[in-house]
Amino acid sequence: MDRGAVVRITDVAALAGVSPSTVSKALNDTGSLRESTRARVREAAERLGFVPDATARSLSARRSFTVGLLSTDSAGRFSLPVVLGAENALVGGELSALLATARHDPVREQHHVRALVARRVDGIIVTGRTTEPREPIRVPMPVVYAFAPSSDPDDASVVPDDAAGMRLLVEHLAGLGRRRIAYVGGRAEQAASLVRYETLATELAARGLELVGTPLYGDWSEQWGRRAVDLVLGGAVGSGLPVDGIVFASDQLARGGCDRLRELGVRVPVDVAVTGYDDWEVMSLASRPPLTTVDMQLERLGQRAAELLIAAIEGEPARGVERLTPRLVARASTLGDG
Amino acid sequence: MDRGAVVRITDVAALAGVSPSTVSKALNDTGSLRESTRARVREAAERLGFVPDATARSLSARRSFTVGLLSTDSAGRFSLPVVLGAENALVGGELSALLATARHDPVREQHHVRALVARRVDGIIVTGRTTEPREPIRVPMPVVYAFAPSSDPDDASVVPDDAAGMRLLVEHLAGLGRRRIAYVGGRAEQAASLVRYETLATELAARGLELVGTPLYGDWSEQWGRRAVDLVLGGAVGSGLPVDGIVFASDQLARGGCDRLRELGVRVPVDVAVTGYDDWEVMSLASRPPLTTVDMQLERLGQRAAELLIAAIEGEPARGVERLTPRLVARASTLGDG
DNA sequence: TACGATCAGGAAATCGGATTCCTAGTTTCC
DNA sequence: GGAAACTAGGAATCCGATTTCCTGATCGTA
Repeated sequence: MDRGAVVRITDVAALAGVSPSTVSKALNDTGSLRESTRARVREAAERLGFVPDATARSLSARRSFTVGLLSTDSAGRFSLPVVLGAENALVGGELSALLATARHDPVREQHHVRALVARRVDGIIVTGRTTEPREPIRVPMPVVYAFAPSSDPDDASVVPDDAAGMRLLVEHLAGLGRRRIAYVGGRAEQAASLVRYETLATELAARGLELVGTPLYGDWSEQWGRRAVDLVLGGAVGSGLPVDGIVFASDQLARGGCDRLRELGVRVPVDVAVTGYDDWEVMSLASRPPLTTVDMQLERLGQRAAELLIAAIEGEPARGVERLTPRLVARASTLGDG
Repeated sequence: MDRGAVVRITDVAALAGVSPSTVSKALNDTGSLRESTRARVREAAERLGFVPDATARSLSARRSFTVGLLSTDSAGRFSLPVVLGAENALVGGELSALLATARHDPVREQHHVRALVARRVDGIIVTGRTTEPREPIRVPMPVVYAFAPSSDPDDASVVPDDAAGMRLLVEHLAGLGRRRIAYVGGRAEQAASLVRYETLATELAARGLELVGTPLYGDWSEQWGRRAVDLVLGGAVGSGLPVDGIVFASDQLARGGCDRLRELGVRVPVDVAVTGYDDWEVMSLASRPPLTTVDMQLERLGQRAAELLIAAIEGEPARGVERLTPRLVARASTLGDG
């Protein structure tokens, strides 16, 4: 913290014995200068530890080289990886990330939006906690919505492809010979619960497999996962089990489910195969057995959002919803110890 | 996204029929202007949706009204709440937060530091993944270290007071009549494991309570928590248990411990009371029974770091390590169902 | 040798506000 | 009624880098 040590371009110019404009040209490889001059300027800048003031640069460039990461959420389990992925990708484009978390408060969100506009960010990435579509924000710069898409189809959004994820799971279970599958969702009104169920139903039907019972909805807790297992089995034990597979809408549910199955003496996956969703490792790996699940690749999603935003900033805006194909992660809850 | 709609101060001036300097004075409540003039200007600004360019303002104010949040970590479980708490507190000071995650890569960190310096941030908050002291960064603006303190005692750092947390736990266990306590740590070389153990030993001794066995170290997984329970019990069952309490150094360990105890038919907390650490709710609440644990109040820690940084920016720097007292969260793993 | 073309580098304008300094009017007070 | 003290608001300067002009020097060629 060596205060007062702010070196300006004029300081470099003085040391190198040239004018400030020459320094600028030398360091930015523009204009026409003798190589010896450039070298002299570079050396002077180096020696003084000159770091050009980005504020001034922004002013004349009419670009801030900054993008806003607006998180509706307080950057929770889902939006956090998205934010990190985006931040990571932005670094490559020499862009900085302004973090703005709204915590579900529209007033805070509005305040943040104003602040981002005031800072003349080059663009904004908006993330949410759920995959529910959200109201778009109105700002005079490009915006990309990640995870939670914009309700305006003309906006650019990137979301995980839940249907594709579910298809991967069905394919996997079918390949393992499972034929009677039950579904346990989270909160009934949420897109994640519903889309996953609908895709499951469609895919099972397409393969002539049985969807056992009606979809069960509760919340997203392990506790509900445990209770749901009781509902699925309906008191049956031993060889009279009504299912040979349970698809849970999240790892948390699946982990609870596994715990309950074990308590009941039902072997996973020998008697019943179990799948989760999210690949939240603290759940999926800690589960006994570890869960076969779907990785939505949220970091990649954030990265993709950043790419789209950069393209938009450079004049090539995208529109519509882009669905990112997730990745199946196969573990012991379907494969067994082998 | 209504492009080209960037309103400048001259536009407002023209509409209000005054000079740009008058607009500036009117909107910032400076200078001496007739109230009617101020009102006219305000109205014009309002109508045009004028948002002053923060870049330009920064340039002349020689302040960016921005602080850097430099996370060594990729903003994981510990640094994330700190970052959020800080961001939250900064909003109140009309400061924006630039997010910079280094992901344990010194090169990336250096790059981010340079970018923050280039942007002339007013200050930087540095967070880490562990409570291990870290090398300070060298920049020409105030810095506050949060969670991971600076190794230079002259720097300002804010850390959770682990010793105080442990004291709370011992007090709690002693109050419940527990007398024979075992300790299960995480990774042996980490401060969190060691400090907690040492404090536990000291506090138990001070109260004439027994510390059973040697401290057990492994990793931070649930699996290790389960295995450690076997080591603690050493095959004993029924009324011959060697302990009536186990202090785990994290919720994850404690949760694994509870699972194992239940499998062995040991009742928690009737036979053995269990405590965790961190109050990571997805663990502490999902555990059966829910965990008595210590909340380090990481958000408050981030908030406090922001306060110290703001004070430093305003010319009143702090120095030394400030320890934030954590909060005991008592739940069923020591209290029982009551 | 001379004249146009090319080149190196400097002077000045620019980005968009904030702030300092002035200058007309208007009050105030003796 | 005239000088001193305010007032309201505008003109000019500044923040620090980029960029556009522009000038003097060098080069090439007829």
